[in-house]
Amino acid sequence: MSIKAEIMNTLKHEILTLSLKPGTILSETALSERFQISRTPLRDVLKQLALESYTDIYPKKGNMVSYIDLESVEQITYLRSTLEKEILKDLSSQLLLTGLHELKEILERQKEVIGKENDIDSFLNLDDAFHRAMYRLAGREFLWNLIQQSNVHYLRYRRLHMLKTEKLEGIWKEHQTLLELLVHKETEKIGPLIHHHLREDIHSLDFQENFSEYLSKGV
Amino acid sequence: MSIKAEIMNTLKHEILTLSLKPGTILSETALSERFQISRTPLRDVLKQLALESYTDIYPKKGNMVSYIDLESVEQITYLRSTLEKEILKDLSSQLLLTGLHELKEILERQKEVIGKENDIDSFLNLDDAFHRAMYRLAGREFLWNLIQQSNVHYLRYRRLHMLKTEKLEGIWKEHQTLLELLVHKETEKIGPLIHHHLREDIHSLDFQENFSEYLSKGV
DNA sequence: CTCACTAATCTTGTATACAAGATTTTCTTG
DNA sequence: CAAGAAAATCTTGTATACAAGATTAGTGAG
Repeated sequence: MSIKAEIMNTLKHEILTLSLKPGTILSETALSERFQISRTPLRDVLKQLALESYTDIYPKKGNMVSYIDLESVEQITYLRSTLEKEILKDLSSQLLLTGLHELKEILERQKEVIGKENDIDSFLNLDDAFHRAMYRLAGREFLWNLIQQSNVHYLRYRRLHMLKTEKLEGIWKEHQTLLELLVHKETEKIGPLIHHHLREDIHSLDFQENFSEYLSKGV
Repeated sequence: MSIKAEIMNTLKHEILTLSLKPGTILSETALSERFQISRTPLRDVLKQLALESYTDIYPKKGNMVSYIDLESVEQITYLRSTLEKEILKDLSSQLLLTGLHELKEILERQKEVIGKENDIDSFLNLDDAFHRAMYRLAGREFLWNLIQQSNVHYLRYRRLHMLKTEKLEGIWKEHQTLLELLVHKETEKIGPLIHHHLREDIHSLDFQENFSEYLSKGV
């Protein structure tokens, strides 16, 4: 399984970082030459990529890297906002000291990479690490993993959104505020903050105009 | 694609109705004879079933119908409970008359099949129809479909749970109450009701003892 | 009888030849 | 030159032969 998993991770990474742009054709024969493997295991990989919406399969025509679907982004942020509001409420009444320390440590590392150029990957990874840690500390890592399976569109949207407007500092500060609210158990302020943190700017027309080449035309 | 989709629906139905019991071996060659098709397209189907946790693939050993994982059931009910609480809050401020009529109609049909023997399938389908309609009316059908992709364990748990204890009447009444709270916009009472509706009895040891043969032993 | 080893027979995993639809190119015809 | 038809060449879809690991049956030695 290792070789197929490796190919899949490679392709996922290239799609998520937009190194493979939406609309790019992924030919089975081309990929089989690139990875020096036959078409059969490659088809397994492409099938799974399609199931997770990384690609679309057009029968007898080809496999194409999917365009970013803003409807999916909106739905996922609604889901996460609702869920994380509840998770933080749970955490505020049961968060252990070790957990708090872990979250603080992630925030420290995240602050360090804000200044550096070309390190947006590290920042985004630490952003995920922060949210994931919240899920795990609340006993909800299962749900984090579930969401990841439908996260292609959101992850690409987030990357483009951050490239455009340099708001890394603001995001970091919101994480910081979130932790403070958690410590002081001011649960009533957490909901609105999470909502702003995840769903702000979702309907920005500015974004749609700037990156229309990457976007799904559907609706 | 039609033929493969048909095979997949058949197998999914047999697994969900427990006609294919957890632990049953699904051999590629046996299935290829049954459906009169070669192994290649059948592998596609089995791959997708495994991805949705209907089966587990043990490399070089075989495909096996998955055991019911109660951890998954607990996580999914937490997700649904949280999400539907929010969705009903949204609905209470924007529900149209046509939508209300639709929900009432589903409830009427559901009441009709309560008495009849051997019609638990119809009852469960209408149960899904009711909840799904809520998602759709709130513009969240996308999330309903997302949850369905990870719903095998919950759906089988629900079926067994209802076979054991005849609580169809109670479930129907909760739906009825939900509608009334919605109409009268008593949003503060909806949360606890949804929680009870979806998550009651989740940790019942009675269930685990009665159906241990169907359950995953993990943890 | 029991245990260990071997061989046969399962299983899925991979490579490849061929089928069939979609596209593009080329050539013929006006 | 233009337009349309035909053919070559793409694409994925399917069937099948073979590879390789896992299990099981059987056989022989003690």
